Amino acid sequence: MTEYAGRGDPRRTMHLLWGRAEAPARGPKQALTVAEIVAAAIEVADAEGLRAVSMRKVGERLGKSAMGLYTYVPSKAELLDLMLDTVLGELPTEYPLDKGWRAAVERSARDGWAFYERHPWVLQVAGARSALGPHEFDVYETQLRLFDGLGLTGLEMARAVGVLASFVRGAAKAVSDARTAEQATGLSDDDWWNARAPLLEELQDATWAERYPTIDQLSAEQAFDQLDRPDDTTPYLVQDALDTFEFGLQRMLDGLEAYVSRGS
Amino acid sequence: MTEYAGRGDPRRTMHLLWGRAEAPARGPKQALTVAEIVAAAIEVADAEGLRAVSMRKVGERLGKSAMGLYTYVPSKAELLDLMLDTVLGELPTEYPLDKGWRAAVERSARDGWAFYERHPWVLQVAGARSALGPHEFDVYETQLRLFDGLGLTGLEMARAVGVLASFVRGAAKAVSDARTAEQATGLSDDDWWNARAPLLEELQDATWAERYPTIDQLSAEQAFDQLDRPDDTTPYLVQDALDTFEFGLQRMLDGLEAYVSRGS
DNA sequence: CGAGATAGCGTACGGCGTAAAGAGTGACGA
DNA sequence: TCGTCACTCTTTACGCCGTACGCTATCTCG
Repeated sequence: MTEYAGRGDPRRTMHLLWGRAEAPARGPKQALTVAEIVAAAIEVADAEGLRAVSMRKVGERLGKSAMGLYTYVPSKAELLDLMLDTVLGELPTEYPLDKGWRAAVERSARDGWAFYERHPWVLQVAGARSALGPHEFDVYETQLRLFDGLGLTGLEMARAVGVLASFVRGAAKAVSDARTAEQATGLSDDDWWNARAPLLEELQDATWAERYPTIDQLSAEQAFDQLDRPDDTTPYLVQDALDTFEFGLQRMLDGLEAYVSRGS
Repeated sequence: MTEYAGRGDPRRTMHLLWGRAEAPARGPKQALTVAEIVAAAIEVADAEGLRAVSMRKVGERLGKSAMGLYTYVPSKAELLDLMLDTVLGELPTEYPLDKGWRAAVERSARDGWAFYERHPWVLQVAGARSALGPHEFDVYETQLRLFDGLGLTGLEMARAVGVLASFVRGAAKAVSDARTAEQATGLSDDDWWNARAPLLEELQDATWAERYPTIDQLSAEQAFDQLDRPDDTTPYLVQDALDTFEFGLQRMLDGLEAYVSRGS
């Protein structure tokens, strides 16, 4: 399920995000830092998924109890905000525009894609109501800049960025779901399909071809078996989602290019 | 977090999905039907989100205990599969093609959009490894048919459908997140923003305009305040995501149209 | 050298999915 | 007609989760 963040005191969260938090003057030494906690949480999320990120588990990784973390972080929601902004810092903030904006945008979309591959749990954190951390602004700034100077209005630039983000996120989610399914269920795509294919055939009575003529025809043409899997280890569904991303990215860029040149 | 389904016995699940399950010969009368349970679960999900769908809650709604449901449904994962295929049955299976494929595809994308608005919890169920229920095939068949006879190969048809599904899902998720945020946090977009805007201004020191020149400029141009909100009750972020969907859909259709006419 | 602030822990509460065991129900074979 | 036994449904229990609360140990400042 999707996690929502930002329920705590906005000021405190903001100070944590922008590194403005100051250490208390009195009391025992702090054994941890917020950065360490965030790093540990990210490690858990990368390795075992967002589900596995529990206060008990993150604490354990740092030799502390669950409640010990609450000294540094107001709640799990804030920890999520911090995790998100931290990993966003991995994304490039510069793209060469000498080969044209389309090449740069394509590059940035692919980087976004790779980012989601590294940190698929990000796709499970709600996108709206962002935490407004520094790296998030970096990313937005970088993407907006790709569409600067093309004759688009500010709003159009924002739309273009939003649309691409939406598409990359949607496509990455498809791959992430496919990849995680193998891991979560312990069943490969092939095994999963082999368990169901015979059951589907059982159902294919007289009404089948009538109800699903196009699927039936494509299936007869073996359209669904023509996937080019250069790397045999890539699961079927993952490769499929990957190809869909590639195809869709080009169509989306074609559409944006037409829109841009129409304006000029 | 995302839910995964299909972990149980495939045969049993398949029979449940396709209505092939038969009542037992002996024992007490069954007080419920699978359909009733699924309907109750969908009601809960629509009203309170996927999080609220617990076996205890669904059981309670039917005057039964949580464990009572296990007579009808092998596990919660299967219940999710059934919920999903059931609501997919709401989608139209016919689109008039007399105004061209583009109009029909646009129509179908909008119907998908409206579907996610009605049942936002669907966006939290993993898309890969579908349950292979009858209505899912209906939907796929219907969408494939929109691209039939345009000179595309079977694989290209599947790609086109996949890309659109990915985009609609991604965009719908953005709106759903925005909408749910209000409800989950009890804070309107305006209140949320008003709590953070002054904090952001505090941070805007000398380095701000240097680090975020494009954002700074667009913000100065009031590019982010030009949202056309005909219905004042629509929250800011929702309207923004909605406009992004509209813009992106047209760009995506432009791209697909160019691809289709290129082939012919 | 206190006083007082802070760090970090143990315990507890109400939620979750579901395994296991047992009580009640109703159709069939003898 | 009456067990027998498949079946329904409940109760209890287990180990997870986030976090409120209260406690002690530790440190700095006056």
